[in-house]
Amino acid sequence: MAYQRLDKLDKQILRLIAADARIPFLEVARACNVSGAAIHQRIQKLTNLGILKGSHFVIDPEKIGYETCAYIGLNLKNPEKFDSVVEELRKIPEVVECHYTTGDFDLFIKIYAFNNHHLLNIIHDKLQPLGLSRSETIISFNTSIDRQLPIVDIPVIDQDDMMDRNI
Amino acid sequence: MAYQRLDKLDKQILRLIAADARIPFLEVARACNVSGAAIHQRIQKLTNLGILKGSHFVIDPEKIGYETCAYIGLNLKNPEKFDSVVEELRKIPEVVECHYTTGDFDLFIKIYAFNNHHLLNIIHDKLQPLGLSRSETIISFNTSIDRQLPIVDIPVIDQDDMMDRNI
DNA sequence: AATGAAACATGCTCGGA
DNA sequence: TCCGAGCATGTTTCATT
Repeated sequence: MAYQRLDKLDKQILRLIAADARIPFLEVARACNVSGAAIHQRIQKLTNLGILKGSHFVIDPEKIGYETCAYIGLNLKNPEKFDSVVEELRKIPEVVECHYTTGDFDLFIKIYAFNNHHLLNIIHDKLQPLGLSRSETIISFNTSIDRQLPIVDIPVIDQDDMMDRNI
Repeated sequence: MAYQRLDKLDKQILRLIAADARIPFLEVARACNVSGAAIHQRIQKLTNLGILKGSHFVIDPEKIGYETCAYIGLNLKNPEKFDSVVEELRKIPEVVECHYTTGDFDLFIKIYAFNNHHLLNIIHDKLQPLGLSRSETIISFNTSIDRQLPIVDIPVIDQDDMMDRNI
């Protein structure tokens, strides 16, 4: 099993803090009927396990001027240069995601730009020089869903299970 | 101008809290050389303007069992049913993003699944019944970049500008 | 729109169970 | 692993500039 098993308390904590990173741990504690120290310890544990990887405030891209969001599939002239291309992509701040994918593309990236003109500049000035044989751009007109991983649906270890199996 | 102009202090605050939602506002205050109350007021203002939209803890998908991440382009048999399809997609927790896009697809979604088998089940049992004429799945083997919007690069109003223009 | 102070709440640590 | 208590720290409000 590649992933860590979580119990009900872990899950409840994750659900609460994933939805609101600023929630006081004492409030989480009250919601879970445990002490603040327990929440503190659990969050420490989840962080040490690498399950929790920091926290972010969510900023509305449009409100700060990023009016264009696009996905771009990339094919490389020299696919063996994959790693160095990813390093170059990392230097382009507008590139917020990069995936190594199955299917038609070598790489698949997500980009935010101020507008379509800015997007074209990025593609022409920064992406093309990386040695692309082809690229395909999908522009998002509208993001109608944007949310987090489902926490509710992940399997849990519950107390009865553990007792049944003498864990 | 569709977006809100930010000054240097707004930008610095956004940069700090975007990177770490749990950072004490007093620490932000010290980094910005202003009082804690000022940070409190600014964050209130940024929230009221809709620039800040809450905060999230970041959870590593793989560590909680989501080993498959995929993007799927969808074409609808009845494109006029767009809105109701989006509502149905919203009910599928594994769908974390949904975009209305240019190009070949009517909709473009991002999905997390436990594994490829689970992904196929979702496509077959939940997506196909929505009335798809076609779909194209891009599976991400590996996410090599996943980060936030560039805050550094957004334009600022600075004090001299404002004085020059008698704002 | 920023400040400092005050009142209140939370974060963190440690000893003990 | 959890609890409770203690102290350090942070949050929020308010009168003032």
